[in-house]
Amino acid sequence: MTGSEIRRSMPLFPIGIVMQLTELTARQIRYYEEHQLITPARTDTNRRLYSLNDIDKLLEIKDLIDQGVNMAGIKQLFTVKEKQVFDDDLKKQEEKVRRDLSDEELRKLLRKEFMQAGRFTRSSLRQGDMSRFFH
Amino acid sequence: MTGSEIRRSMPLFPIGIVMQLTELTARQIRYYEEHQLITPARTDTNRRLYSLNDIDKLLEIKDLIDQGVNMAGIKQLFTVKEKQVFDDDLKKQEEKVRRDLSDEELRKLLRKEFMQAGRFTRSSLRQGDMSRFFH
DNA sequence: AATACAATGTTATATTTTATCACATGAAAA
DNA sequence: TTTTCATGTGATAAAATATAACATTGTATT
Repeated sequence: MTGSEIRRSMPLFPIGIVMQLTELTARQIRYYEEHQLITPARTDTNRRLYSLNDIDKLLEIKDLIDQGVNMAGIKQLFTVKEKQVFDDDLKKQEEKVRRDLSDEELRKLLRKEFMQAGRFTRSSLRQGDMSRFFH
Repeated sequence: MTGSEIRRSMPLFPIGIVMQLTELTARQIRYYEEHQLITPARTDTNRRLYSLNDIDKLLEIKDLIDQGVNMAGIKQLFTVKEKQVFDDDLKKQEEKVRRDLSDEELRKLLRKEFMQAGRFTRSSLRQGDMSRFFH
């Protein structure tokens, strides 16, 4: 998990602030929670605490409600979106693997060139200077 | 003012959250306010609301207090730091002016080149295409 | 049209949080 | 040793929140 993801999921805002930020009533916010669209954290004295992610979700909910989508529809949309980011993460992983592989190839090439160059400029470079390319 | 500056100065956090975020007691936080180190906003019902900037300041205060600096010292430090960012802003302004000036010169050069090019590739460009460089 | 349901409003009560003020305290400075 | 500084503690009032029950409104469905 990245730093910004941690920050965005940190429970910070009491419901009053969330009301202002989203222009939703407390009743609405709790209702959406009832329908499991959000799951705010709780303080040890049972007050709800919302994260930036929660607020984003609430704003999305508001938008979708305005467009006539009901709770069930929104829930579905959220789950497919979840799957979406999951797939994106997978893609990123794969991409990273590809990148690492071509790095590996790059290293081979560099090693070759280095050997070539050695023939002409013998001892102009100390081995250590380029050793970070090889392992 | 930039968007992030606006966000960082938006009053969002009630004192309870700030206590947790800074590990200061409410008494301390209000005390620092008494000494004008911070000036949190108030709701229309008189509750304090702190911004991200306020929280940064409180963390700095905490640090300085730990190092033995007193209220007066911290106040001084804050005012010189304020002057510092002010000066930095001035520098940025000047830099911008310089940039704008060289843009002006760039335009002159482009006009010249454009005239030159016209001799060879007459009518290959419509006037409108580069008119945005001239005004 | 009548009914049902979904989304939200309203009201009531209990608990928690915050504000303000006054007084206390320990450590450091004068 | 007095002051002063930074903070703690306690009391009281006001505000915010949680939960639950009931009311209202708009839309679909029959």
